[in-house]
Amino acid sequence: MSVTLKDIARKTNLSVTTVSLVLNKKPCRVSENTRDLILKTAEEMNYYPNQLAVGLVKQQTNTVGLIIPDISNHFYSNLALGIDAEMNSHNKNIILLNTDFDAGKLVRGINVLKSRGVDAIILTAASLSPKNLSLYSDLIRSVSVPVITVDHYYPELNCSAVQLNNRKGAYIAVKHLINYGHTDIACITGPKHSTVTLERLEGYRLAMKEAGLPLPEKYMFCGNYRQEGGAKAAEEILQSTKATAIFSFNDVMAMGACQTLKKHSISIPDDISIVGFDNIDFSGMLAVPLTTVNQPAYEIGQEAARQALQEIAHPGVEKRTITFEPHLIIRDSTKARAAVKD
Amino acid sequence: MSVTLKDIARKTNLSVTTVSLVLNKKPCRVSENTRDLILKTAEEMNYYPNQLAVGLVKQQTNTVGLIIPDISNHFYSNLALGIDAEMNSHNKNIILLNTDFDAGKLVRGINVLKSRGVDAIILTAASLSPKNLSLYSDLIRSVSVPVITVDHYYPELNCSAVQLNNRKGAYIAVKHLINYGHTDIACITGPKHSTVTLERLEGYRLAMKEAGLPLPEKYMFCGNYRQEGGAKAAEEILQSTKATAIFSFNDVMAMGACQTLKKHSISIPDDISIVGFDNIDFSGMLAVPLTTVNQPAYEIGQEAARQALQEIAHPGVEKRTITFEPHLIIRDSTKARAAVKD
DNA sequence: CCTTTTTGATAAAACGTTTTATCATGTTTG
DNA sequence: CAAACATGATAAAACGTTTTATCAAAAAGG
Repeated sequence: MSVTLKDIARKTNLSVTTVSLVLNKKPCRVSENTRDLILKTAEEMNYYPNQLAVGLVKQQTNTVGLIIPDISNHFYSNLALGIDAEMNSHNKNIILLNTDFDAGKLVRGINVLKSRGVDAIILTAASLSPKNLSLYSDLIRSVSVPVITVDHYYPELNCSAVQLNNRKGAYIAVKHLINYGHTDIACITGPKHSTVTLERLEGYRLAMKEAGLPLPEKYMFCGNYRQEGGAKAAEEILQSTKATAIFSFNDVMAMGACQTLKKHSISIPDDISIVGFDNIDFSGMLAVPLTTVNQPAYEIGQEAARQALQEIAHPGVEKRTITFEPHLIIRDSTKARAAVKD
Repeated sequence: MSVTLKDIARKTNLSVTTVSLVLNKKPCRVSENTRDLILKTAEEMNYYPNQLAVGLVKQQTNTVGLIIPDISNHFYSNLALGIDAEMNSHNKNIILLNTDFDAGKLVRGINVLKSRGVDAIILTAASLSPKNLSLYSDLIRSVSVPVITVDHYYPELNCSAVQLNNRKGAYIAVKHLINYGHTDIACITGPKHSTVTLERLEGYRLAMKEAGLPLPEKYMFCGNYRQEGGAKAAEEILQSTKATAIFSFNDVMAMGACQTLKKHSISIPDDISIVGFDNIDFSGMLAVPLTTVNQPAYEIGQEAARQALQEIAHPGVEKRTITFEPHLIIRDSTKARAAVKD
C-alpha cells in the first residue's frame, strides 16, 4: 500500500490539511519548522499524491486519451511519439486506445476515456464514416473536454482539427504520374467509408479529370491501409487492368503491392510506376526507393498536442483547424512511361 | 459535467446505494420495478461510472502502465500492439510512457504509474543499467503491483520476465557469418549499459571465441538502436577496420549502416555482409533484403500481458520467466566471403 | 395478537485528496 | 487592560463511487 497524506500527518503529529497545504506550496501560514519537517518526512517516506484522489477533487487528471487505429503503423506510431513528447514536457500522460480501424471500438473508446476523466481526447478519425457521422457527433459533443481530431476535419464535430491536405497530396501524386505520360493509373484506396480515403480519392479524380483522362471505376481498388491489402489489390490490378502506374493511398500498401509485382517479375518502375503516401521512414530504403507524398507525422502529433494543451489551459479558446501542406518526394519507383507497350 | 450515481438517484427517488447495487448487478433484494426503473434511467442518461472514484474505492483501476523506450521503433510498437490487444480483450487500458532510452524518465515513469494506481507495470528494461541496478531494484520492489519486465530478466528484481534468448540470437547470427568464412566481423552494439546489449555481446563473443577468432575491441562500435547511430557506426567501421561482415544489434541500425555503405558504393553482400536483429516488418523489403534474427514482438507483448493479467487476478501467483527462442532468417545481405581480399 | 422472518430499501463509512472556513493562541495596540 | 489583530494550525465538506450494517414495513408463524 502506498504512503498517504494521512501517514505523513500521523508521523509528524500534524493534520492532513497542513501537510497538504505545505506539499502543494499553497500560500498559508506555517512555521518554518513544521514546513521543513513535513517536506523532510514526505521525502523520506517517498510520498507521491494519489492521482485518482487528486483527479477526483480537482476534476483534472493530467491525462489525455489517444485514439488510434493501429499503433504498429509507422505513421501512427510517429504521430503518437510527437504527441507523447509534447504532453510529456507538460507532465501529462497518455492513455492509448487502439481501435484496429473498428468504429465500434472507437465509440466504446470515447466512453472509456470520458469515464476515466481525461482532460482531452486526441482522435484519429480514420475509422469515422461520414455517413453516420451524426451518430458520432452526438457522442463527441457529449464529451465535455476538448477533442482534437487528427487526419481530418469534420465541420459537424465542431472541434479543432490537425490535418494534412489530403486532396492536394493525392493530386500532386497523380499529377506526377500524368506528367510522366501515364494514362492508365490505378489506385489502391483505403476503406471507402474513411474520409481520408474520400479526400484522397477526390484529389485523384481531380488530377485525372483535369488531364482529360477517363475515370473507370474498375481502376480503383479498395485496400485497408495494411500491407496485405496492398498486395491483394495489386494482384487484382494485374489481372483486370492494363495500368502502367499505381497510386497507393499509403506507403504500407505500396510495399505490399511491390511484393506482388516482384513475385510476378514485373519491374518497378520500368513496367509499372508506383507512388505511395505518408513517406514513412523505410520508404526510402526499399529495394526500389518509393516515390511518395510526405506527411509529417511527428509534427502533426506535436501540433495536435499543443492545441489540446491550449484548450485545456484556456477552456473556450477558439477552435482551430491546422492544415499541413504535403509535398511529393520523388525517388526511383516512378518513371516516364515507356513507348506505348503492347 | 458527467452524469453521476447521485443524478440517477435523484431522478428515480431512490438512494445512491440502491442504484449502485443494481447497476453493479450485486445480489441484493430489490423489486423488479425499481430494478427496471434504474436500468432504464441509467441507459437514458448514458451513465458511465467515474473510474477515478471506482479506482479509489476498489483499489483497482483496470489500467496498466507500459514503459517503452521508443514507440516509433517498429519492434516496440508491435510489442505495444500485442500488449494492447490482450489487455483490451480484458477491459484494461494502458498508459503509455515513452522514455527515449532515458533512465531518468524511466524512474520518474515508475513513480507516475504508481501514483496513478495502475494494476500492473510492463517494463521494457532496455534503459536499465546493470551497474546501478540495485538503485532501481529498490524502486521497483517498492511498487506494490506486479511488474513484468520485457526484453530482459533481472534476477535481482524478483519479478516475472518475458525475454528473447538474446545471447543465442547473437550467437547464431555471428555463427552464420563465420560459417560463411568471415573472420573480420565488426558489430554495432547498443548503449553499453543496456543488458540487452550485454547479452548480445556475450553471444557475439562466444561465437568468435568458439571459432578461435580474435576479439579486438576496436571491432565493436557503440550505437544507440537508432538509424542514425547505425549509419555513424558504419562510417567508423569503414575508416578503422577491414571488416568483411557486420553484425548490427538491431535492424534499424542495420538499415542505417546499409545507407552508409550505399553512399560509399560498397556492395552488400559482395563487399560486406550484414546481419541484423529483430526482423521488423520492413527488413525483408529493403534494397537488399536483410538477414536477421527473428524476434516475435507481438507475441512477446501478448505473453507479457497475459502474465500481467495472471498476476493481477491471482496476487502471489508464482513469478515466471518466459523465454522465446530466436531463429535466423537468411536473406540476401549475407554471403560467403569472397576469396581473400586485399 | 405477538413474535419472527422476509422484503425492500437506506445511512454511513471509506478511498485519498483539496479547499474553505474556523479556531485557539499569543501579540499588539489604543 | 480590554480590544484588535497576527499567527499557526485544524475540522469538515466535497469529489463519485462501493460496501457493510441497519432499518422499517409487511408477511408469516405460533
